[in-house]
Amino acid sequence: MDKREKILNAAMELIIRQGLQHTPMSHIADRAGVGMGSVYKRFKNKEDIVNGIYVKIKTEEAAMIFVNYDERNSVPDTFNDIYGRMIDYFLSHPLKFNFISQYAFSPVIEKKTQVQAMSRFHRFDEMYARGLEQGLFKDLAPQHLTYFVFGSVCYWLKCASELQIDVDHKMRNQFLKMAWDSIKK
Amino acid sequence: MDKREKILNAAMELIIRQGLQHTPMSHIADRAGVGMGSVYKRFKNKEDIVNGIYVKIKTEEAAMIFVNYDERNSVPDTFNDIYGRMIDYFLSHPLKFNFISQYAFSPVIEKKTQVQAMSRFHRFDEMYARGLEQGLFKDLAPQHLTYFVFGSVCYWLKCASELQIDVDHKMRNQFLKMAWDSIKK
DNA sequence: AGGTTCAGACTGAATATTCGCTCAGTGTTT
DNA sequence: AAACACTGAGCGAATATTCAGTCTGAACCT
Repeated sequence: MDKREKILNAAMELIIRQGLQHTPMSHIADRAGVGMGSVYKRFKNKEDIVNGIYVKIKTEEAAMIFVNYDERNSVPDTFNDIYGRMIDYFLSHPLKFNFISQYAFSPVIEKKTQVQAMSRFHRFDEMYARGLEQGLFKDLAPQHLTYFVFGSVCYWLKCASELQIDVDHKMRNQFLKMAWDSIKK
Repeated sequence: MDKREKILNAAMELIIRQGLQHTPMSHIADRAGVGMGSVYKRFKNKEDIVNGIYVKIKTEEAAMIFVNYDERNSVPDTFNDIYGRMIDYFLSHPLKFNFISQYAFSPVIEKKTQVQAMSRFHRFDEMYARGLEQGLFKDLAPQHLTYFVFGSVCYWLKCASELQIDVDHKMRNQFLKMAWDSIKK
């Protein structure tokens, strides 16, 4: 595997498990099976690694949830498909979900990183713009709808994971209905 | 002002602005106008301060949003009152809002702290339980409803603050409607 | 084929820095 | 004058970062 990838994976695991402060660069290098120098060859510093992990996960997430995206599909179908996939992605990658929850609002994540990550999700805007045109949604900027629903997903999943509730298919659909009901006109 | 308060306030400002790692205890002491010893007299260590800030904000928030709480009021009225106040609280205390967003999912916050903070919000459970009895809400555990709506509020406000959108009364009410629509049967 | 060179990647011990925390000395209250 | 609270310089552990030396393998001789 690519060394950059190895470093990012090693760092993610350690940082999630022990926290940023308790994860020395030397441990990251060890676990990635490379020397310290190789880490600093690829990353400016520790925070640069965190930003790298953030972008990597967000890119993977976007690829996963939009895999089936087709503007010709109806808005409701698209909505269910996208958010259903998002739930599935987070449920099947708990470490990554944890990482995103923890760092989404952290000052460690630079503006530039945030913008870069967001750019992968432009299809949300397309879908919401289309839905608004068709009079399906309440009158709010697409971005607000994006955040509102995303926030619901995150906290709801966090709740489920903390209470160790296993999210079955029925629950998943019930949630999708809640999300839809919240923004539909 | 009480020294403990001074320390908590100073720490909150600095930690929000610079991040936990880049906020030495000495700066906290300086800004609070006290010596290091006084800090360590009151707090076991740095993480203890973070936990202290968390509880302080959550306590204040709970006091604010339930100030008018009365079980004899209708569920919809209670819902609007509580969440309306929550929005107002966060809007008028942006630093505190920031802090909570950043540390809600952080491992620095101990389980004990989380439980202690949550206990101030038991009235949510009461309200949701009552609403469920009356057949107003979708069939989910009260805790799920709490998290779902809270997540919506947080992310939506975060969006507004990042895009520097000023939330007027109309928008506030529109949001309340979204939150209600999401969980109503 | 075997030898030589060498650029660039890699390593990890050594260095430099940062910061959490202590405690001897000072100030304040009763 | 005893009891108590407070201060902040300094200790030392943790760890971020550097860089001198090593390794690798491709290119080029002989």
